Amino acid sequence: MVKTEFSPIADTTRRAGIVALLRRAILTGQLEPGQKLNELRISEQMRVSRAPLREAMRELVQEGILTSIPYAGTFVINVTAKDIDDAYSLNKVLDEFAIERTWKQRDQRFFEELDRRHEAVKQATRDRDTTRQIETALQLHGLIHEWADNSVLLETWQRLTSRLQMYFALHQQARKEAVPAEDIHETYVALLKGDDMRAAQRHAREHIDLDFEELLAHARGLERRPLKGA
Amino acid sequence: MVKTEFSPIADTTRRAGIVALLRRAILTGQLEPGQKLNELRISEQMRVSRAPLREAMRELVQEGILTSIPYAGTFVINVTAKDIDDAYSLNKVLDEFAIERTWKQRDQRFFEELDRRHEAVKQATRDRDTTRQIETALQLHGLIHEWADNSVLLETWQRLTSRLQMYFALHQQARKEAVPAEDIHETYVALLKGDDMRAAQRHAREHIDLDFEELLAHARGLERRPLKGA
DNA sequence: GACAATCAGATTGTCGACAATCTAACAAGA
DNA sequence: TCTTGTTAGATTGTCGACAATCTGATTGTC
Repeated sequence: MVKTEFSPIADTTRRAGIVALLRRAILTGQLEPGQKLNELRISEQMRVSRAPLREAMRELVQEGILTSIPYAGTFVINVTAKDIDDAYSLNKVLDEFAIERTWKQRDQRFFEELDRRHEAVKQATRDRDTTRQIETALQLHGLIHEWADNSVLLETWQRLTSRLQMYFALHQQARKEAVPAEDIHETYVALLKGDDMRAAQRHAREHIDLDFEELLAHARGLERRPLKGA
Repeated sequence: MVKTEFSPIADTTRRAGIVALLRRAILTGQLEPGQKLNELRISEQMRVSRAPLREAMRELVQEGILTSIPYAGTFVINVTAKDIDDAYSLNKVLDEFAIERTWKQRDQRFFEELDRRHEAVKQATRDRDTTRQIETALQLHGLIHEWADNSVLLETWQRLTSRLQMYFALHQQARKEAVPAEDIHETYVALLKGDDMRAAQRHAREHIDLDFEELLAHARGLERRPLKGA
């Protein structure tokens, strides 16, 4: 008998679809930080009622990429330099922890997945598709968190990721040019395959440092940027 | 002129009130793990419509203490021994990070707040109010995370806290007796006031160890406990 | 001119009713 | 007996309308 594989069913509820749509719009920078989300307008554009839209927005508020003020509105969060710095320093700690937890459990499947994700980054880089490049790079980094077999860690990292992706998108959009074309993940992948855990941890720290330094500098320049009104 | 103190305004929106009510019910163990939340029944009991109730539930789902299955229902999360273990090990990492970040910023206000919260724990212990004892102990531990001046860390810790509180409540409810009466936080507080950061970090690890070991043992005993139906 | 009161418009919060889906029980057929 | 189809009841998901609140513009008063 042939083993058949099924792809997951498309979103079962409108709410889930809306969440996915909104999240994507926010993370790709389509919706700008500080921008207000008008419920009526969005619900009309999406051809849904406000009920599932509002529920979707509540989810994204808890996810940390929207913020809500009663009777005033729901807004895309504003990204301050401090936010980036906070996320960045916590991310270092989490990465170190994830590598430690993952280390013993690395197996063939892990290495294969590592290569697959690395390849995806390289493909996006070749295509000059910066949005996808950000997505894939974060997925590559996420592997150690998925593999660490700690649900709370994974959840936490995913929350962080949302923000990081937002920051990167904002950053990239602002300079209007591609992220460095040369692949900076080569060493990272190699170390994850190697035998020196400490070295891998150290590199994760420094590598992320590089990505962030530039980002931070840019973010500080944007500080106190005026909001987009409704 | 007399300095007047105002109590916080009652929740501006029904949704917020519902969230607070539900959260409390869950964290105190009033709603058991695995239990299904019937929207119609709850909305009637609270005298509100299902709309704000559903929005509140979405928030708690994202907060991680409820879980939702489309068209099936929303349930209080089930607490497995592994969940506790995961939360516990991540908490160690976060505590260490928080202490490091807080250390340089300790000042008079910090020490005062530390004493205040410590006193609250002792008071709850004297009163044999176990629920409050859990609450205050977690608030004591939360101080370093609040002081670390890292919003993402604080947010993460608060999410962890919800679960820990649930675990503790479950644990405490099951044994039907008070948490150890003698105060185990004395050393912790003293070390946070001292000069040896490493020692404080080490103690945080081991102290939490103590709290958790017992909890873990108990949780493993509950594994695969049957769910409560609707 | 400065300030408070008032009001209209827009937007968010809440409600009750209807539609879609699930579950469990039962019947029909191989 | 096992499987499949059907159905009724309960529950969740969605909708359109109404109520509460905010914003700002306007008016009136000093």
